[in-house]
Amino acid sequence: MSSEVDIYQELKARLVSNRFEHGAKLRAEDLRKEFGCSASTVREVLFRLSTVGLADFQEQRGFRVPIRSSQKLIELTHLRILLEGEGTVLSIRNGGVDWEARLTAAHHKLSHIEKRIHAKDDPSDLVSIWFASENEFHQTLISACGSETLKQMHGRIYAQFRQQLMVADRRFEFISANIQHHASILDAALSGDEDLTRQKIHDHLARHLTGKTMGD
Amino acid sequence: MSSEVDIYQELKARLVSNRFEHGAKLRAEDLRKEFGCSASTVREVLFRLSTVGLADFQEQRGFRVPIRSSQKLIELTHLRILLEGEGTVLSIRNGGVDWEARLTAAHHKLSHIEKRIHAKDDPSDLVSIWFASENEFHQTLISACGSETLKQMHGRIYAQFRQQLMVADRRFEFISANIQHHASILDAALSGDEDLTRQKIHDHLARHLTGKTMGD
DNA sequence: TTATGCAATAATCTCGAAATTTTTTCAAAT
DNA sequence: ATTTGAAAAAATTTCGAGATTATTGCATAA
Repeated sequence: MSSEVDIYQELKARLVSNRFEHGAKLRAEDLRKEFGCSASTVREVLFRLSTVGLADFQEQRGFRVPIRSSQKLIELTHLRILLEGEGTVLSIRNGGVDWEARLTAAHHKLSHIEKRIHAKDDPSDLVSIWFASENEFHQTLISACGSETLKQMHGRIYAQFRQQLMVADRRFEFISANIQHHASILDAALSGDEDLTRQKIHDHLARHLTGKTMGD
Repeated sequence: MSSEVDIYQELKARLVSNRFEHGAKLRAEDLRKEFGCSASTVREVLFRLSTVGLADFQEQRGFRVPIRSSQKLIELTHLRILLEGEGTVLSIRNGGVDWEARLTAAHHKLSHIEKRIHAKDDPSDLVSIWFASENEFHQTLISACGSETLKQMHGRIYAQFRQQLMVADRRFEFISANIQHHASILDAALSGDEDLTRQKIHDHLARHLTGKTMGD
């Protein structure tokens, strides 16, 4: 007995973490049974997901999981760099000690899990924890920017970014570089150097601008 | 006999041009008669509009026209400066002669209508033409940026920006400065000076960052 | 006078079926 | 063998009624 909000959250989580095939059809009639509701309710949820870019909708042809596209990933990366850079710079200006403390805490957690992953051969059971921690760190970066609109927009871009990347990026070959990147971003942000912070956020994401990070 | 897409376009146009009262209730039951369809269809349209920020939705309390908020306008302005600046700089790099020609054409039309408005005492009958021309100019600025995602995001921010501003800004006291601004943006863009272009876009919108451009 | 609770009213939300549209199947013709 | 077209099947969209939830009006108590 799920409410519409619950169904939305559940389907969003599945779409973002790629538990559907890319390009797969999302049939309201199929999903209704699982959630114990009517097709109309599922349809409404899928509509909402399509407007935030996590599902594709075509008139008279229903819903699909967005296909993977290196062009799309490049665009999303570009926007992440732009929005995350701007939001972090604003947080530096407005955030104060409270924000610095929260950022340090978020980085500590992320750093801890990334070191565990780095030490493991098969870190697949840590994927969901890592995902949550990485999400929290990047959200915390912009959390004190003072603009709900920017945060909402960044959240949508971040979700689509993950949807594009998550399958391909599961082997964590990048984890060693990432540990450095996240530490550099933290240091730059705490030092209050706005240009350096923007640069470190750019460097962290730059490999996805090449169009070569999607291949399996 | 309107299709759902038509209803969406019509309601969007009304919301963006403020033909509803700010804060007014949007009752599906009331709107259904006008469009000759069922309440469910209107409801679905309102849902989609709420996810792009043009309507507010609260569980079990229906839909409302977003209220005016100087904070919201500041946030939207900030994002317009960011996205329009970035999109225009990318267009400068990627656009080529074709983009320059389209931009010059869009500016010519906008300049023409703005001069007519400047010469008139009561330009209210030119509002909708001006709105379309201004929209086209700013869309053309970013049209060659190469990122559909950026363009879509900018379009949503621009629509919300208009929704917040349009009522208050009808008297066109700003039009004289605007003529200069648009010309400066065009010149900077055609000269290929990226920093200057960003600066001119910022200057054009800066008055909305003060929080004092909403009062009637 | 103000506050509280209950009933009446009005609104929203969910649902399954009917209507519409697309896709598939299969036979006939080139 | 390939193409064309009609019929059948499957999927999507629209709809209005019933169920649920919020709001209003009014009487009673503090």
